[in-house]
Amino acid sequence: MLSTEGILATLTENGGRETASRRLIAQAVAGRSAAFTAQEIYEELAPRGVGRATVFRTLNLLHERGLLNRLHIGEGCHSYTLCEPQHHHHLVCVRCGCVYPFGTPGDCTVVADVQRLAVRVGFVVEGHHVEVFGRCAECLST
Amino acid sequence: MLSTEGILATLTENGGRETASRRLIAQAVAGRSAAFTAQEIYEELAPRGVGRATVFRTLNLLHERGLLNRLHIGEGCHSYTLCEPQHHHHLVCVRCGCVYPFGTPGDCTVVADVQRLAVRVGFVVEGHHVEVFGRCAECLST
DNA sequence: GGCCGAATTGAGACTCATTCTCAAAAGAAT
DNA sequence: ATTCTTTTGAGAATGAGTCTCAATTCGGCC
Repeated sequence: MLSTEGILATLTENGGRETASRRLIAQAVAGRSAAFTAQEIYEELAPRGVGRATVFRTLNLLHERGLLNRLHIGEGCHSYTLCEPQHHHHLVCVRCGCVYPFGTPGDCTVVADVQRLAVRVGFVVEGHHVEVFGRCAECLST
Repeated sequence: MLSTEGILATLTENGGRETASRRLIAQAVAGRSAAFTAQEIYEELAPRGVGRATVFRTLNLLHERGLLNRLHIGEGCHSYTLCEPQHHHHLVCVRCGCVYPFGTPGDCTVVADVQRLAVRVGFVVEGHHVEVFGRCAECLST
């Protein structure tokens, strides 16, 4: 599902079109294991004629459809991680950006924890955002 | 500790100086219960001669010292919440920005959950970021 | 294969938050 | 009061992201 084809399939559902630019973006995104920024994708594809706006538009689309997770770690806002669309969180290395998913759908302890408070104050929880950051084994040894 | 004086005390520790602008910013920040942006503080204080750069510098300083939490909810990145410097998380209303803190220091289930995975892959956790968003009772009824 | 309407595109202008620069002003220490 | 350092504000600069719009490209249909 996270292959280039899978990403394209997501883009073309609901009558979307498969275009040359989208194919290139899907490839670029699928070929990354670590977190990446829109800028990086743009720089990689600009020589092949893909415009900045198109990169942002396409990444936003993938984010809306749940294939891309937005991270807020470190200084620069907004890096992305390709991921399965089910609910989960990420352990992200602040140095190399590599990502380990954790947490299983339907068993999110974060929500369970806060639900008591929410009920008490009459708050309706719509969602949450969790990021755990640190250093991966490889970055620790370098 | 979250009074104007407490905020100023934090700013002046380590040889920092207490200035007119910082006093105004401390007051403005202390007087807010909901989340706010740097822009809002700037607009409030610009007529009194506080510069934009100073607002950003001071809010960053308070963030570094742990008195201000950065939120990433909704569209616009970077709103702030004044908070006790101990570890905890926030339940934030996406409509009015009001904030309920939750979680107690030393008992963060988020870390506990992910620690097993971290150990297994040799990852050293440095910190995490949690945000739960939704709608508060008041916003639901309006 | 060629035609058509709709979706998509890229270039570049634009916005807006944030940072930088730097000379002037204001604290603190003496 | 003097001096040294920190802080300041104005405005320029940066940089991510968005918008506009005419030109291009898709994909279905004949």
